Amino acid sequence: MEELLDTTGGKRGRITIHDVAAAAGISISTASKALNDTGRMGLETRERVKRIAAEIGYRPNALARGLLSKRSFTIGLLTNDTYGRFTLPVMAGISDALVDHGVSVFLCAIEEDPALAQIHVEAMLDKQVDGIIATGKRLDRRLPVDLSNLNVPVVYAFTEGAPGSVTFRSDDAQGARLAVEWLAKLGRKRMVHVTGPENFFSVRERADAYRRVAGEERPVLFGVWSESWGHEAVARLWSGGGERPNGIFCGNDQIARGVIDALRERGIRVPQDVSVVGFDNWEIVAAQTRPPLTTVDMELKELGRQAGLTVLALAEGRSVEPGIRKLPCRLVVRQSCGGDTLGI
Amino acid sequence: MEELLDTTGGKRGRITIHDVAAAAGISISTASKALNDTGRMGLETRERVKRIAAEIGYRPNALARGLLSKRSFTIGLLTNDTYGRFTLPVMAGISDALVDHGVSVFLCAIEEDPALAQIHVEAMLDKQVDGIIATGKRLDRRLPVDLSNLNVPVVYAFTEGAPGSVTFRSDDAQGARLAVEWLAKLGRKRMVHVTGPENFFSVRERADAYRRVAGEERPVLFGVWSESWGHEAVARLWSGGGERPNGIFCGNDQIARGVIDALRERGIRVPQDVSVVGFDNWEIVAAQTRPPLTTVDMELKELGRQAGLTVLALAEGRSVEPGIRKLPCRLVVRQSCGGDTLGI
DNA sequence: GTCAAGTGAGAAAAGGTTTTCTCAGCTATC
DNA sequence: GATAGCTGAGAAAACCTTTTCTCACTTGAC
Repeated sequence: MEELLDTTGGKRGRITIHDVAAAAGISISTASKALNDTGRMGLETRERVKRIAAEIGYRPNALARGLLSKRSFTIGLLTNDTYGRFTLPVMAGISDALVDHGVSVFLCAIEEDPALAQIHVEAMLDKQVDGIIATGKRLDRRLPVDLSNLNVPVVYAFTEGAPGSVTFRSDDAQGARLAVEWLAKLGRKRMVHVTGPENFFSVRERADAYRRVAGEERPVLFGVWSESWGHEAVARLWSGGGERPNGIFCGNDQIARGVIDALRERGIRVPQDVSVVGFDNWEIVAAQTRPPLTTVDMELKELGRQAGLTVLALAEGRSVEPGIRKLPCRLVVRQSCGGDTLGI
Repeated sequence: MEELLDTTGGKRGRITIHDVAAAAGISISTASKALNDTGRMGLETRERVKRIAAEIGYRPNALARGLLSKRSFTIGLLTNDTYGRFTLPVMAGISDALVDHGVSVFLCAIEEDPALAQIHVEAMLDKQVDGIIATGKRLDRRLPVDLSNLNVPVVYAFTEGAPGSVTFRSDDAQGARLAVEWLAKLGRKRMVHVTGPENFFSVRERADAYRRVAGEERPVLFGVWSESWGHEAVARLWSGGGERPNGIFCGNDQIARGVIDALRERGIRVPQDVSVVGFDNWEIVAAQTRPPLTTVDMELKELGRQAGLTVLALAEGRSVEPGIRKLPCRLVVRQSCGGDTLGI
């Protein structure tokens, strides 16, 4: 009790429970039980052991603990989203949800390389991860690796899951409805939808929802995910002799940015003449657009949080209903539609 | 040898070295030595054990191995770069360098929260990481946590390190020289530098290098890291009665984007009338700018790779010279300066 | 035929922790 | 005063590997 404290952490290696036991003059079994609030023991002993452990800076070795408990308090996050545009919010949500439970996250970026993916999966399994979350950049694409027969739980987030698995995704239809209803509420009835390639599942889903709310006859322009397509779409809409829209719902923020820039170049005012709404709420694009973009946020952080909690539940043996869970999107009102002073 | 293979991985838990030994009719010691190419043993036995291990799908438990060897083949990456703009390339480089060595990476995003940082650091230490890499978004700011007295090696990458540590950073002065020399080579002698806040170390370093090459009298406009500052800077330059520049070196790609947009709005052609060069090579901005941006790449992936190899070396007990290592930047030529058809 | 050297393989310990089992001593009950 | 039940605490096993030590056996040399 009056020993010199070795603040360097001991000459060799870390402080173990043996050191705690020795310092308290008890056995390691008793020390363990005291620290974990298990077993039978005098309250006074328990407190004393805890105090001594804290004093000498004891921290249990997670490897040893994991070896016995078969829980490593570690999960793996597998992603093929190199840019991290979708992965980072998901990661943030997972981490946020799990840090309280002492769980750390291995991040593995696998590009589209099946061999690399396999290596990472094996490394994670060797390290006894409690579970794996697979995430990506497209709802309708699989990661280039088969995770269906692993003996750890797998949860899919923002990527296509295996049959019978748990999958979290954004509710793109609902997100599109939010956008369209907002435009309608602002009186923008002459709507058009400028979006990405039709072979994307989420593009079709958003377009369908848009047509259901705005009217089946309202036009949809499919293209690519770039600013320049936004420019081109505006050129097409304004050069033809057809109806000029006063509300443009874009498939992502980059297209919206292109659309707004193109409108400005034509002297068309946003939002006075035309309202524009984007999709993704990619801060760096949405906030820098002039005017700042009203856009749909997929709440990817919340999606990550739920995926994290779910994989944890599975790891703890709790059972989880399989299936696809659609999480609601949220409309972020900035200035590209007007109405931003209304409150929502 | 003719046993039924249990492809499910056994009814309970994973396949261990005991299973290999049993299947081969030998002891676990012999199995271990066979698989690790250690000890003395008949070649035939060794091969047979390896074959059987592969057949039944044995993979060693990294936890058990780590407990003994005191190496977890795991490192931690600590970052306060929420957007991940700088962290992701660094992470990719680290992962790329270490995956061959069987090392996995814990990613911990700590924002600016010292308590959160502390929790993550302790979780990593509990999990016996072999080392920690600290990274951030500013060269002249510390992470909100003290890593200097840990008993694992720490390497700093793109953030300010503790005294006596190993730190990797980009050579911003050299990067600025690349940009300025390129403008000069294209005959753009009337240069101006539009950059971020002067209290950033890298801003000062780039500005100093710019002045040394372009001439001490050449103007520098300090501002903020946004597109709108680019617009404002152009307005300032073209509204006054002063000299009109024909080469603009911007402190980052967002400012460059704003500058180019502002120039176009004034009917000034890029690159015919004015050449613009950015900094960061942030694909999403640089490639979508019209025309696409010639810019300086800080080679963060390479920086990550070297940081990874260094922390690994330290973990293996090899000694590494402390100090700051500046890694060269690279000029990425697109079309915003002209000269892109020259070759470089 | 004896001895030394070499070969193949197993037993056991170690790594740090948790958990189950056992045991000695005490209190309460009749 | 004996016995049942309780209390506090320790011994030992278990988790999965690796490594060191030991041992039995073979071979070659004298």
